[in-house]
Amino acid sequence: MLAAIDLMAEKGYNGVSTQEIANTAGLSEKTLFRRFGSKQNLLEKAFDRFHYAEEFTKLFNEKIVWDLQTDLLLISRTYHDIMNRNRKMIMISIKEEGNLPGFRERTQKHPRQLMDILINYFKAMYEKGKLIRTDPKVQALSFMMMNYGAFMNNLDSHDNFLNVSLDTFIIESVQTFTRALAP
Amino acid sequence: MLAAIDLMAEKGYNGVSTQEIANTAGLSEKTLFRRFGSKQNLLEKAFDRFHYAEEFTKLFNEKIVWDLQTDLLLISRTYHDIMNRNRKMIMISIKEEGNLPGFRERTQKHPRQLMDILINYFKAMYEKGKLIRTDPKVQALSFMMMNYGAFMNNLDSHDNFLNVSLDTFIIESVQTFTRALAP
DNA sequence: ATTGGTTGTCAGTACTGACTGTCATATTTA
DNA sequence: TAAATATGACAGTCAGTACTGACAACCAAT
Repeated sequence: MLAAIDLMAEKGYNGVSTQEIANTAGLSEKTLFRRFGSKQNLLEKAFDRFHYAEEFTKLFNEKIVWDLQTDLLLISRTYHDIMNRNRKMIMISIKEEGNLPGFRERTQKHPRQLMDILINYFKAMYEKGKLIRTDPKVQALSFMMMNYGAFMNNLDSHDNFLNVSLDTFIIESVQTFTRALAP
Repeated sequence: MLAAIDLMAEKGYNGVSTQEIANTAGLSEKTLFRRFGSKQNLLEKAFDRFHYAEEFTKLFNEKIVWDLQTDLLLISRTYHDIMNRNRKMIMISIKEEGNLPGFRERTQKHPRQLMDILINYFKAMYEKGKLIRTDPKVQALSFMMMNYGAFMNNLDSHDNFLNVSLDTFIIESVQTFTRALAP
């Protein structure tokens, strides 16, 4: 399953043969079919097995300290951590959305969940008087899109874009948002 | 060529047969091969033909008015305009980077060019006293990544994410950056 | 009217890829 | 040790796919 994910993330579902997967995994094509039945089922099982769980909810409700900069930093770091751990799955879901429908939704479910958390966080912060009055939905969206874009950009060219490391990007961008949203 | 781009953007290079392309284009598979020689060459010719030109440079050097909000708005809108006009090409270059190397670079050349423009813009604005002191490189990166993420997110699910239209996103996010970077 | 060029049809080639059956051989389990 | 089970090597099926060749029909220009 790991071999399948690796190869499919790189070359796409149609770009990899079951032969290739079996060889990479160090077993015969036959046993591969004995275990999974079909190529499609292999992908689906692999996807289910390694799909990132709902790690967001737990992590936040405990660690939030209601300081904008600290919290945004935590959220941003956690986001990149989870996304990078699952970047191959995400790559597959992007590449194969036209061929194997339904995969995209499964990878977007949890980011959407994070969005809800962020929106509620912004609302609460506003009520605490620690945020200027804006549309929390759009602000959360902006923040998430910024991190999503950065994640996407680093997906392939792992040499960081302009000699800017991911962490300096996170720190600086959080600071930007903090400066913009603090009263 | 348009049919090829359409189909490949949806299903990927290996997900489309020359038959299918010919049918969609309304001609026989034979003439397709007579004109292009091979499937790969078809994609390459199509890619070259419809690849977005260097629209950035011209547009800015003329329209910049050295007001942060106005200029960022222009930049953001232009960016989304160009990216959306070329979204199929971009989709292909993402999907096929593992199979047909070199395509990704061609679609990233111009965004990189825009990055340079933005960096220089921020430097100039700082010297004019209209920007706080920050690393212009990282700020430009943040701004671009935010727009890149928003573009990517709208690629497939064209129903906008949370009932937030692209334009309200642009306006609000530009305002956020303006508030953060203005002295 | 003839010629030259372009196109569609159809059959066909060479190859690949997903998937199966068979049987001998390892590996685990009782 | 013996039985149950998982694995591998190999050959093979069947459909799809990139691509070619032969031939006829069409369309323009001379």
